[in-house]
Parts: sequence; structure tokens; C-alpha cells
Amino acid sequence: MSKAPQKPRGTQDMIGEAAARFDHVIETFNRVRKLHGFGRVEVPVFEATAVFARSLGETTDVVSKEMYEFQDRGGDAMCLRPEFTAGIARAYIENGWQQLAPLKLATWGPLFRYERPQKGRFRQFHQLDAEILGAGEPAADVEVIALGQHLLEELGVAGDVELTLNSMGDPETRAAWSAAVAAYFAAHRGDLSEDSQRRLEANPLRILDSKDAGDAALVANAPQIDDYFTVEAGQFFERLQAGLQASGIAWTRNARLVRGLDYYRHSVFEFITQSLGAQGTVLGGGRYDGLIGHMGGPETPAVGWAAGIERLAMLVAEPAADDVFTVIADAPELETDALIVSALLRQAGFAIERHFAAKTKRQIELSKKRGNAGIFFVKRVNVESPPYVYARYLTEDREEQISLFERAAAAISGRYTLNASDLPG
RNA sequence: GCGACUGUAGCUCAGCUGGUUAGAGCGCUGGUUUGUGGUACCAGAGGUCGCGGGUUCAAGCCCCGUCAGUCGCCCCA
Repeated sequence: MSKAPQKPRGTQDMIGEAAARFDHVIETFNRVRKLHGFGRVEVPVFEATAVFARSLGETTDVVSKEMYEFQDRGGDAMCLRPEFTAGIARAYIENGWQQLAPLKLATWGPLFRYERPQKGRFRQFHQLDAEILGAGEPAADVEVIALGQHLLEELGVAGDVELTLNSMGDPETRAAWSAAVAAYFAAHRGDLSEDSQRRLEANPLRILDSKDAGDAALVANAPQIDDYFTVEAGQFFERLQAGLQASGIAWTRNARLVRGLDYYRHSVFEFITQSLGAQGTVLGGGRYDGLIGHMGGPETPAVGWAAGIERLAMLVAEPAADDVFTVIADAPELETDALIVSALLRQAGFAIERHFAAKTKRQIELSKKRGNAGIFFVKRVNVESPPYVYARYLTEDREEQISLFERAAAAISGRYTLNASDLPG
């Protein structure tokens, strides 16, 4: 038992319903993002370490402790991607995509972070991602949020989820406000929780979302960013809110929603739920006008979000299974005809799954167990008579039965006749 | 990195205050029965009780360690 290989901590194997949920989220995302004009972008699963180190800041814990870093055979430092944005920004710079700006892009796939797994948290996890590169107006923020809202609606989880919104302002606003926040908490250092005293040194803004009940009163009276908005930053935020309003998107202001990295500008947003334990954020993003310039490219405004596929999969209702039928040969010598019938029905658009069991009876049992929508038996009256197909539908809907019967009869006509005991020929 | 809880058959679990050959359901295999086919019944296979120590006449049950999982803290790009 202990010798058998085990999957790495924080990874998952899925089949059946779990896999179907996962798949459903991705299919829905691809459908909806096309409706909003987001094209597909593909970027590598690993990049030179510098790509992420530069985007995240070399000294943060995030880089030093939480990335899957390795040396390739050429001796170069590589990282499995912990996020999408840095790779997309690298590609934007490297390929000169600025000539195509503004660019609306979407992707999904696996990401890797060396973290302690818990509910909704994995070491290999998966996200959906949407970005608009090269558009600096609040309308672009509205556009990406509208995509997120529409996705959540189509997944049927919008009712479980609330959009929370904040602004980090422009660099001038952010600098003034974060200095004020730091000074405020420093002045009340003794009243802070132990964790928050540590945050005071590392990242004072993080005190704002402290989970410590004792910090709550202090946090409530902390300086508000609204008081530090430049005229421009305030207008940006107002135009964003007006755009959301016009788009019929409801939100609540969360003045304590922050991003740690200073290339974030203006909009910050998260769709959060109460249904997933400690990991409430289902979709989160913001505007990162400083990133591409920071990475050595042209100054380029950009806004985007990412959403956890696992978390969405946990929220969605079980996806309805597609109707799948089976073809069963009534005797071993009819197996060739069963293959022909299967091919004809598949060409006509029927989903056909064959069951691999020696006995007819066992195949029927498997068909029932796997939830097939119906069975096509290949039979004949006696050894001399020609084979025919007998349809046995498991569905109860009479009209659907007839429609299926007619389609199937047409599909095999010329080679086989179709019968059914409980249907008009 | 820290904490709490959990770890018995392929899966989900039961196992009374430690007491003889460790159980059920589902699944799997074989058989009987039924049958324009989806049923029911019978039988069988399958367990170093996560692993290693310890206490005891006796440990799946108690103690220590270790590994793994779950959830939470930290962190959150």
C-alpha cells in the first residue's frame, strides 16, 4: 500500500461527475467569452523564472517560497506558471502585440503554487483568464467585469456570488493612501493582533483584510482611499461605477479590498461566495497599467481577471448528461452488424457507446448502469433470416421516442430495418 | 511554516467502556431464476485494521512517533 505511487500533494484525479463539472465550466467559459469578443491566447505552462520574478517582485515570499522553480538541462532557471498575466504580458512584449492593441484575450489551463492544500486550494489548480491589453479607459474595466458577470450567470451561480469593488487609484493616490494607512496602524501598533503587527512591517495594506476579530475596530476607522483620490482617479472610479450601473451589474463597495503589488491601478474587484469555506473568491481581477512597462515593455494599460475552475465547479449544479445510446448484438455472430449499425448511427449524429462484456445480459446491465438513453439490439429471427435492429428506448417521453425512432430508422435504412415493440413501425 | 480532526475490503462506512476465527452495503466474479431483454436470489473472491514502536495476559480500540488526507491559520500574484 505504502509502496504504490501517490499523486503529489495538492493535485487531483477526476472522472465522472467531478470531471463533467470541470468540463462544463470550461465549455461555458469558451462559449461566453466568444459572445464578448475575447479571442483565444495560448502561452507556455512554464517560463523563465525572471518572467514571474519581475512581475511579482523578487523579494516577496510569493516568489521565494511558493513557486515551482527548477533548472532545465541547459542550466536556465524556469518556473511552472503561478498565474497567467505575467506570461501574457511577456508574450505581448516579445511579439509586438501592441500593434494589435487593444487586444481582448482569454485562456484557461493549469497553474502551480506551492501551497498547503485546503478546500478550494490546490498545488496544481486551474483558472479561466480574460484580459484586455492596451485599453486605458474605464469602459474596458466594465467590459471584463461584464464578461465575468455573464459567465457566472450562464453557470447558474450568480445568485451565490456577490461582486465586490474597490479602487487603488493612480500611483499618486495609492502612494498617499498606503502611507496614511501604514502611519495609522503604526500609531496603533500595540492594539494590533500579533499577525497584523508583522503585516505592519511586510505589507500594511493587508491589515485591512485581517481575519482577526480584535483588529476589526481599528480597521473600520482606517483612512479611506476616497479621501486621497486625485481628481483623475476619482473620475475613473466614478466612470467605472456608471458603466456597471448602465450594464445592469450590481456590486457592493469594499473599501478594504486591496492588491499588494504596486503596478495595480484603479479597479480591483472580486466575485465572492460564502459557500466555499475560507476560499471565498471565485473570480478576481483588476487593472494593472504598470505591469507591462515594469517588465520592460511599452507603457501599456491593461485590465483582466482570473477565475478558479475548481471553485466554480464546486458551485455549479451537476451538469445534465448528454443522451448516449448503445448497440448490443443479440448473438456473437451479429457483432459485425452491430459495428455497422454503430457507425451508421454515429454518422447520423447519435452518440453511441459500446459496452465491452461477453454476455448480452451483462451489456444490458452496463447500459442501465451507465445511464444510456436507449439500446439498439441487433437481432434476427433465426440463423437464416436477415439481421434487423430493435430499438428499446429507456426514455419515457413519447414524442422524443418517436423522433428518435424516425432518425434512427433513416440512419440505417437500406441496410437494416428498425423495429420496436412499443412504437408504431 | 502552525493548529484541529481523520486514516478498518476497490468505494462508502459499522466495530459496544481493549476480550475468542474483523462486519455491512455498493462494486467485482461465478451460478440459478426471469425475460423483447433493465429483475430477484444463491455462492465466491477480496482486509499486513496507514506505517513503526510501546503499555497489557490480551490492541482495530489506549500511549508515543511517523506518513497521508480533510478543514482552518499564515500567505494569496
